[in-house]
Amino acid sequence: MVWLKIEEVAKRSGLTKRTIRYYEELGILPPPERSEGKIRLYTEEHIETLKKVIDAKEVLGFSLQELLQYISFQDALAIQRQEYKRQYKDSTDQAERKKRLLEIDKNTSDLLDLIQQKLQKIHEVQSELENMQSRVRDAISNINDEITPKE
Amino acid sequence: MVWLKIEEVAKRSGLTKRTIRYYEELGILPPPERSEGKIRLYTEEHIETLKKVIDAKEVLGFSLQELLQYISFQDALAIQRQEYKRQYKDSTDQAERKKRLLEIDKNTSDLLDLIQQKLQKIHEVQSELENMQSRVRDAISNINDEITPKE
DNA sequence: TTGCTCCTCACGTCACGTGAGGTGGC
DNA sequence: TTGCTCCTCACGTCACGTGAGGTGGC
Repeated sequence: MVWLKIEEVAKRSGLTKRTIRYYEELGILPPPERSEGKIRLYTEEHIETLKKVIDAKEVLGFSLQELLQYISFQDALAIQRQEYKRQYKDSTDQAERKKRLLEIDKNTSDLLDLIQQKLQKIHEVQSELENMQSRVRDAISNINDEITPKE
Repeated sequence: MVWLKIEEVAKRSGLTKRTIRYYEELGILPPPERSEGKIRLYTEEHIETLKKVIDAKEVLGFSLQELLQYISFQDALAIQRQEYKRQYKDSTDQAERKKRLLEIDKNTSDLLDLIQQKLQKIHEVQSELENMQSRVRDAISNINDEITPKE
């Protein structure tokens, strides 16, 4: 097992050491192992988790409290899949399972809608900036023509 | 001139009254007129400004200090365009003007790059969620098949 | 007058930033 | 030993939220 110290995790995640400890305190990042000297020892999995957390925060604009929800929802899905494998095909369990899957499906749809809205807004800002840019570039080439006229 | 009170501005912008006053305090929103009773009186232009500010903040992830920069940069562009109209075509002025336009062009390109990166990240999260969704839906239809098997 | 929104402090909160002061491994 | 990173408080800051307490127009 390859252990990573917090400095390395900070570099590879782009977060500060303080932020990484803070996420642990809030329960967003699972507590890592500790060495004899009480130094935090992380694994590659911690890095993966952090990257997903960062994306969810930046992309979806989640607060840290919402992130906790989001993570427990992802965990719920993983647990469902684990359970599925060892579950006897009892129809009562199946009905319960279906209910939970439908909930997960609902949550996922909501998130995808949210992302759609985000994408639309971003494209609006993008168009506006592109218009601005082409106007600026027109103005620049006008000046160039005046300084060194064509013909 | 149609005057809007802060409640109306809050509703139409989606911000809280406190936030609107705070943006004024920081210089992000121009101070509105005041009635005799010292009540803030806004115009449609204030609404437009706020909407752009919100987009820039959400989409580009700007801090309020960065927003101040962004706004002064937009203003700089507007001033350039005003000046252009009444400017005699003195080549010294033109050189200066070109320099400023090139700066604006640079800033705009940087912003567009930033937006590109944002879009990429969002699409990654979107794909992941879509994969998750289709797996969940497969699981649901499997259950349906087991409860009411085909044939 | 009553009820509503408006105002200005001003303290609270969230998500960290930034030292202070001390310990541990090459 | 020196220099480095690590640790835990703990106060500071940014972007507001949330009353407190008072004023103004239908």
